[in-house]
Amino acid sequence: MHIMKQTRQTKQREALESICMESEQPLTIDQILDAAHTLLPSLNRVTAYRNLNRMVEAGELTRVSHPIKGTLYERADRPHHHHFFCKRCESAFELPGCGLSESKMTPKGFVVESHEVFLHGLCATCAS
Amino acid sequence: MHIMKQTRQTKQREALESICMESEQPLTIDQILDAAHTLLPSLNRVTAYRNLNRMVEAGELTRVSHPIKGTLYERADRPHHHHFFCKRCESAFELPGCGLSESKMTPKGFVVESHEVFLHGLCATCAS
DNA sequence: GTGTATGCAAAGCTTTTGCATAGGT
DNA sequence: ACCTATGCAAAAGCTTTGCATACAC
Repeated sequence: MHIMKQTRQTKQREALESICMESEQPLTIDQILDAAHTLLPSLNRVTAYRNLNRMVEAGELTRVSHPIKGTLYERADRPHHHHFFCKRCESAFELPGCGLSESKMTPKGFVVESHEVFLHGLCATCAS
Repeated sequence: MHIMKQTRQTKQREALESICMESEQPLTIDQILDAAHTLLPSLNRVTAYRNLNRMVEAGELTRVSHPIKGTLYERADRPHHHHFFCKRCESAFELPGCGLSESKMTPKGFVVESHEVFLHGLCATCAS
């Protein structure tokens, strides 16, 4: 016998889901909330956290931690990629592909399950 | 005329400095405080934060942000390296060298100033 | 009608700030 | 003696939790 906790389709969840799933960049909670408020001004921050957490647990989103901006959320189904953080405009960019050779870095006996690469600097717009 | 803010040598600062400078691994604030308390039980958490921040600003330490453990501190003068986080024992390991090809990852026009690589998985001890 | 999701308030954490005083120089 | 560094208390940011009620099913 299965205890199947059902997920209800609320307008809050729909709003959050559409925002996160349609973004090309990882978003902060504030960016998500700002966007959500244009669709549904009453949406509460706590509701956003709860839904984002559920989406992470459900494997729809992943969390990326930025040293200054805190936690960013992005869709989990994108191809393997990494991130560039512009120190001037503070945007987070997705970098296609991966220039990392895991085997070169992994000491004997260690088992690598995943990796992340962050580049910091100036984006094309801010550099010019 | 120079206004030269002098730095005073207190036992708190000495304790924190020796702990951070002698560690082979990046440390959390709690690890630093635990170690400091064996040398100087009265040392306050706020004092630790203030001194660690100063050491970061002075270029003695760098901050590494771990998604679960929060901020880690390590000496800044180590050769270029990256980090491995064991999900079982939760230790942070320093990985010698660098398997990253920045040029492969950097889009046109972007200027990279620094990068970080994190590997996640099981360390040699936990994997065996 | 039943039970999950929401909103509000409040609590938990980590880190910072204000202020009086201890203590380094 | 001067003035920075410390410790305590309180505040500030971010995230989670408790609880009554709204609302999806």
